[in-house]
Amino acid sequence: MPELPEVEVVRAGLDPALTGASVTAVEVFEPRSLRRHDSTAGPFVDLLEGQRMLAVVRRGKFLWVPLASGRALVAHLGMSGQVLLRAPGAVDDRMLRIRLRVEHPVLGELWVHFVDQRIFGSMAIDTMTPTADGRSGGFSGLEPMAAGDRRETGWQRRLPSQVAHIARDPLDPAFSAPDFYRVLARKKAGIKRVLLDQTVISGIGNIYADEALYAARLHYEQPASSLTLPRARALLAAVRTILQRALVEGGTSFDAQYVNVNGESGYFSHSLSVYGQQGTPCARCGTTIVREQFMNRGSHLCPRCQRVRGS
DNA sequence: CCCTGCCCCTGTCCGC
DNA sequence: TGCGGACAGGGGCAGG
Repeated sequence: MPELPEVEVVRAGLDPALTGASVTAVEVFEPRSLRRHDSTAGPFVDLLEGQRMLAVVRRGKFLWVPLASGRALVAHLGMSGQVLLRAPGAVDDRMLRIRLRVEHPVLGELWVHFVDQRIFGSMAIDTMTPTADGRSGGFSGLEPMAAGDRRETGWQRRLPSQVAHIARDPLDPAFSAPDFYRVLARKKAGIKRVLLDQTVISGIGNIYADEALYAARLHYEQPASSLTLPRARALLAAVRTILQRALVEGGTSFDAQYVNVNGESGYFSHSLSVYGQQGTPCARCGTTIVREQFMNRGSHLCPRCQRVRGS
C-alpha cells in the first residue's frame, strides 16, 4: 500500500513521539509479522525491551529506529501495514499484530500499534552497517550529511543490513541522478519495471509509477534504455514532483487501509490523473483512461498520450 | 548477471 | 444469500 509519501507521513508522525523515548514492553500477537527478524542474535522482544530510541529514519519505503544498543528496529508496511500511536489502555485495533509500550520523557507513556491485514509487512531487530558512500543512511528530519562531513553521529551514517541493498530514494539529497540515468541506459526492461525496482530507485510503487509515467507521457513498456537523456530527466522530475505533492497532501488513501499515525486519511487520491481512473477522460486529450495488466498488476494510462515511441 | 514468475497473506467487492 | 474469482498500495527468491 504505502509508497514513499505515505511512509514519510508515518515517519514524521512517529518522530516526535519516539525520539528519546524508551521501550518498556513489547507484545507480539502475530509471529508472522516478525518474518524478517533474524533471531540468531536473540528474540525480537529481548532485543527491544529496555532500549532507548534515537531517531526515526526512512529510506524509500523502509523505516527504522536506531536503538541505544547499536541495532535498529526495522519496520516495513508491506501492502497493508499501519503504525498507530495510541493512549495507554487503548482498545486493540483490528488486526493488531505487535504493540510497543514506550515511555517518552515529556509525553509520558504511549502505545505503538503495528497493524497489518495481509501480514506482508514486518518488524525486525537488525544490525546496522555503514553506508556505502559514507553519507546519511536515510531521512530523519535532520540536516542531510554532505560527503566529508565529520560530525560524530553513530547511527546516522549507518543503515540496517536488510536495507543496505535498497537504493536511495529520489527525495534523498544524496540520490545521484547521473547514476540513475546510467542504469536506465543499460536496462532493456519496460520503464515501469525499472521505476518499481527498489534497488534502482526506491520509494515508488504502483500508484506513483503510473502517475509519473502519465506526467512524462511514457508507456509502461517503453524500454528504459530507449529514453533520451532529456526524457529521463523529465521523468525523474515528474517522479519528484508527484511524490512531493502527495506528501504535502498527506499521502493517498482509498479506504481506511492507509492512514497516518493518528488514523487520519491523506487527500492525494483526489489528485490522481490515471491510477484508478479507468473509464474517465484524460485531462489532456479526453481519451478514455484504460487499465491494463503489466507485471501481474494493474497499469493505468492514457492510450493516446502514452504510446511506446519508436526506437 | 538479468529477467520472469511465483509466493507470501487476508479482506472486500462484484457478478452469477 | 451464497459462492467463486478478481483484486489490492510490496518485496524476496528460485530457476531459467
